[in-house]
Amino acid sequence: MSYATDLTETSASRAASTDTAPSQVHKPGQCTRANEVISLVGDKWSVQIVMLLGTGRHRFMEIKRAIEGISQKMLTVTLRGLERDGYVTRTVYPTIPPKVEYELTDLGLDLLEPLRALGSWALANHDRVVAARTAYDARAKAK
Amino acid sequence: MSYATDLTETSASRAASTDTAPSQVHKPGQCTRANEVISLVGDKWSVQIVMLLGTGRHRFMEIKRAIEGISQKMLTVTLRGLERDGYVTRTVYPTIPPKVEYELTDLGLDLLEPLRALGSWALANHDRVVAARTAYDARAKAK
DNA sequence: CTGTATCCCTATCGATACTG
DNA sequence: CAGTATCGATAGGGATACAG
Repeated sequence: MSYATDLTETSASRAASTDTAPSQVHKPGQCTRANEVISLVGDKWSVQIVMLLGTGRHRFMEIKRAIEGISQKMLTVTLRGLERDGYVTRTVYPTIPPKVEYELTDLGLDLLEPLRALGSWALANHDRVVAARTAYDARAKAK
Repeated sequence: MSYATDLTETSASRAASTDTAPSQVHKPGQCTRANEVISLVGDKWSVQIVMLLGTGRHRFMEIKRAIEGISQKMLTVTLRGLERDGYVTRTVYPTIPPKVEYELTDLGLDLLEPLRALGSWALANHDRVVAARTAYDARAKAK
């Protein structure tokens, strides 16, 4: 496990249209650390929930209804994970019936930015991906 | 399955620093389409491979050695998926022994940008997440 | 309403062995 | 070197049912 304490120059070295620049090394240590966070994005529901909470505070059932397709179990589990990682706060109102509200922390709000960038990109390029898939499948079937 | 044929105004409604703006609705159609692309990010290996290929053209074994922990099977499967979705090209040199090179397409290079943003964020905020986790676990154990 | 707990099925992935 | 095929282990996640 290598240690990279100073790594502010993440996207510094770009340029180099395509090849000819093997100077940009691939540091395993960084990837491990980065993946620890990114793996959350890999989660099927986490991104959607964070995006939804980006619109403000929400109750448990509100989220469940909004996400569409998520089971109660997965919602609970995912919210716990997000809370544990410091992305959301969980506020319980000891009323009857109980009322629990979830809201993004500062960290969660921070995360929202790169997440929205990715989401925008996904929406904008959705068609290109679908087209590529169709073409690929056509090529595969023809062969 | 709802159908959203027109959704060019992807990141149109931003602004709204934090709360007070419930006008930003959560459209399920968009999320479905976006997730179709984002799910690739969810994949454990895809992101790493795309990032690596962001440094230029690479051979199969080069990638395998660089990624660390990936099995041959997963590398093949992941690369096929990336190729199918139009992110990478696969070039075969019919030599003996065979030589296959993978390279990002324009689409893949495009994707690199939001991906790098996310990666930078992940690295920059890794410690905050770990701290949050530790605090959460401590709280949970204390109770 | 908001959770927890149980069961169970499936998709995923790693290890291994084999081909061109 | 690059890739396919097969076989297990296991974890993700859905469908309940139940509790505070």
